[in-house]
Amino acid sequence: MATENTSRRPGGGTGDPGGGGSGAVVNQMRSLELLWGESPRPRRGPKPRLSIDRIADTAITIADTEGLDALSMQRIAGELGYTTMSLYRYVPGKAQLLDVMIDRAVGQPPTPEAPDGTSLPWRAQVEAIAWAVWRVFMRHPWFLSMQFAGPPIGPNHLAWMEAGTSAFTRGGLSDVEAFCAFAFVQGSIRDWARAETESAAGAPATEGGSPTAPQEQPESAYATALRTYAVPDRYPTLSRIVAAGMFDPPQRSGAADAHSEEDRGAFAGVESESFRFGIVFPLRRFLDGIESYVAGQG
Amino acid sequence: MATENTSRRPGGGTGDPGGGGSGAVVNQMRSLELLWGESPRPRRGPKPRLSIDRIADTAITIADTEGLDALSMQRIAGELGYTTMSLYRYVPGKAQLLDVMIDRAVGQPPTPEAPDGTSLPWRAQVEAIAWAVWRVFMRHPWFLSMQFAGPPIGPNHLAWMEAGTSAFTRGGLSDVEAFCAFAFVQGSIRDWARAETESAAGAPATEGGSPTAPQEQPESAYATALRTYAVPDRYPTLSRIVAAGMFDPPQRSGAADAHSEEDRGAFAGVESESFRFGIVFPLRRFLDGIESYVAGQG
DNA sequence: ACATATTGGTGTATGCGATACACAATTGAT
DNA sequence: ATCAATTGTGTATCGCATACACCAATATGT
Repeated sequence: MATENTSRRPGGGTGDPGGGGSGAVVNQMRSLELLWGESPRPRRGPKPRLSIDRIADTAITIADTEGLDALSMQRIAGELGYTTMSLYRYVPGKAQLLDVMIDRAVGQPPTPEAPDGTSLPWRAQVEAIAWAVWRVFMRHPWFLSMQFAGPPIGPNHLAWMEAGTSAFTRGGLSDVEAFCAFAFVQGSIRDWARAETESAAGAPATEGGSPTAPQEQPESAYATALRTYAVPDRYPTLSRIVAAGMFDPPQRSGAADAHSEEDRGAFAGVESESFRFGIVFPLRRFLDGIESYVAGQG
Repeated sequence: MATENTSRRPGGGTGDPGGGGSGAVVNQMRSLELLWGESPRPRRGPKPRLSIDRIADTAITIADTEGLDALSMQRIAGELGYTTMSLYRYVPGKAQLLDVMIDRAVGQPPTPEAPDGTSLPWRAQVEAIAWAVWRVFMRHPWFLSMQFAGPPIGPNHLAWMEAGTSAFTRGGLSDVEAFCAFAFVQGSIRDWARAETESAAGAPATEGGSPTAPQEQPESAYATALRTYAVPDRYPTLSRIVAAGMFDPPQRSGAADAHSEEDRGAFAGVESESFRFGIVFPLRRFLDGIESYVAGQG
């Protein structure tokens, strides 16, 4: 059951029994209001004892710890010591809560600087942001399973886009080119992170077994499946990759050694082998290509 | 309501009330069996009148047409003229059905060839596959909202990986490098497609309005939100991009004109502006970088 | 041909999750 | 002090995935 997860836009229950068809739009606006902290009108009733932020933070904690499955309105309310329905005084629906969660979870983008305070060269900036993006995804794996770039645009999300795009702008790209370039990088990282997270899951639950077993690090279900089905005659390239150990559990895989001579640049301290070999190599090629493009335009 | 969608791994209901904790693993194996068509043992009971494929195809049609929300076991069964529970004679659960749906929906990758039958240069092959990936996503937008690279690995999924990876291999990359490169490209496309799909949604439902209204093409909720919140002082780059018309409804946006001089290469016939400017530009830079990397290695 | 073990199709029941609705307690504005 | 808006709560509804038990169909062993 650990692998299972439900994702955004639940839509259970009765759902908009009322009049016309603009309910979704209204909720969307409500979501934006929540995200941008509008509607702080002085109230009249009893002082609220909860807040959207507290609810969202609790929800994030649950999602971080136990995944999106465990995230139900009842669960959140229980965690907070309130009734389920009390949450609906602060959030119009679960979907909107998820929107708020996302923006809070991404947080502020880093503002990469060299130790001496000067700003880094653009490539280093891009790499720093890329690494930061990766860390966010790893810290909150749940939102790899939900929408992210949808209409509900929060202040933090925009800040990341701004930071990433402007890093490319400093490399000499036009605004639009830079936007596309950053989207390209971010999308790749996101997808790689998703694959990483999902394949990490699937290890059989350790329930009845000997609890003193020395962490035998079983290969992931992903790896097992690949080893079984990626047969050489139908999938020659893939089978070679599998054989090379690409999908083996971390630490000193064959693939890692092949590249260990490469300079690490901005990723010197990066401890994730997956990131290093899945993202850094293509990213460097991409930045090379950008550089020569800009040079060619000069 | 149209924007809402539920995603993979539903997990509703009672869920594994029985003994140990290995139920998930068993189901996963069952899923792989389904995907790879194992267990065609001659049966004894009455001849099945349904089939996994028929169920999956019906499900795909529903998802394509009405989105993942509308996809319930009851709905599928109703469409087929059977009871809900009859489906469970063919599929262990909804999650497994989704796995099968994915693999059927992606289908076979193209085998790009020049008109004269010779094989294309590697760059053209990569671009052809990239475009094919995009089209698959556009044809089945629902699986942008669900997992995709998870442990359930189907034959078609592997075929795409093989095709994409080997295209890069022909460019001179090592197997592992090629795999990462293709993952990089595929992830970007997937993410861009997701953004595209989601921002395309959000147009107010056309219910009560005048049906003869001349398709006024309202800008997406995404665009509206950006125009509202991407203020120049906090998000200078983004606001410039928005002002440049990047998020305006298709056809002749300012961004498009800026690049219209560029040669189209493998994408000559591509009618999607979004793809052309969001994917093609970064992809070309990426391939440039790969080329110079390979050249530099001699 | 017959008995038997299987398997397909169905009806019913369970439990969960989201959320509408109405009521009670609370408190700022008049 | 009075009133209206607002919070917190209890209850009810609806959709959904799915367990379970039953009957009919059917290939296999006798």
